[in-house]
Amino acid sequence: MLFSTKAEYGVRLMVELGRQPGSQPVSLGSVAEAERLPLSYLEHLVAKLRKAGLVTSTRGAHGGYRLAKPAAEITMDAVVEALEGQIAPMECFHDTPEGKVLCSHESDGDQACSTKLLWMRVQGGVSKALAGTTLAELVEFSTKSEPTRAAALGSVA
Amino acid sequence: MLFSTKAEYGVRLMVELGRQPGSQPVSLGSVAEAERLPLSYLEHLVAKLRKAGLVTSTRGAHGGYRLAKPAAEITMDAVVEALEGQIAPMECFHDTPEGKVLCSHESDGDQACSTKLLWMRVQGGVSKALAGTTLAELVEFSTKSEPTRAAALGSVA
DNA sequence: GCCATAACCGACCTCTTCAGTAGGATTTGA
DNA sequence: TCAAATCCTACTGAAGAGGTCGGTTATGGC
Repeated sequence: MLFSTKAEYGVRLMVELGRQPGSQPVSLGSVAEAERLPLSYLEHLVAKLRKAGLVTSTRGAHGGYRLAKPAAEITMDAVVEALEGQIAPMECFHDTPEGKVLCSHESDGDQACSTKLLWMRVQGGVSKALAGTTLAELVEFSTKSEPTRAAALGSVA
Repeated sequence: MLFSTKAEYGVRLMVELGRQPGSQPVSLGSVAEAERLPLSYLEHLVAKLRKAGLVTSTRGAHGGYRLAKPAAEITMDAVVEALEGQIAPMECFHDTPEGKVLCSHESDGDQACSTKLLWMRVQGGVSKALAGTTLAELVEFSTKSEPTRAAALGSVA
């Protein structure tokens, strides 16, 4: 598997928040019930999302979470990265300060890294998919009727 | 990380085999030395590649491994899948007999799977990158000079 | 026929991550 | 003051990663 349930649960949580219309916060308990996910595990995940600045929280009674930005401005690369950590195809890929990607195998001597071309392409494909999908899209997709969804998926494959 | 070192080591092993010109088999020991990888671990990986029909082996003295097909006919989706298992973004994705992809969360009731659109796009991006890269490309890439490699990578990003 | 060299096979081991659980502390509206 | 909520830390069982080790089988060369 490329990703763990952290990404799965976390994205579902975000969609659930995005579904709510008003500005009042929604409690984790209600999200856990709606998605049938363990509340205490969701607490860990939402903490990551909060630290990444994707959701805001209000404590105390009638508190809960809401999106920190409009759903249309939240791209899934930020969400998945907050939940899963750095998205790189391979351990040897590091983020340099300039935002580029290096392969640590290249430093040792004359040998070229024979896998770099491959992982760069994979990285590009994943990044494009994640950065090109907004939370608003997922919210809209999940509320549509089945035939409409099937049509949307057809254009992907 | 999207993939483990199984994919990394395995791909390097395949490239090493692809580099050899002749039809005589190359021993795992020489590959391990060239790539500085543990021989006994490579044995496990090459077993997966052999079972997937990507390499053939000859036993005994002066034995070893060679590619089962020309490098240009080996695409990296087969290699990575042999090493890492089914490439799916998420646990809930299954391969159906028709070769399609289903989300197991959809079966339970009325609720649409809010993450399906996202994972389909990710899946598509990864598949495209893996299936669109041949072993021959990696072999050629790894033997070129540094400026040529940089130019090739530039067109990816 | 022996022997070095290889592929093959399975068991084991340590470490880290995953997927939670548990228990509490803190904040806040009613 | 109470209940409802976030917040925080620690713990746990299971699984996988990344090997290691020992032994078995096959084969070419002397």
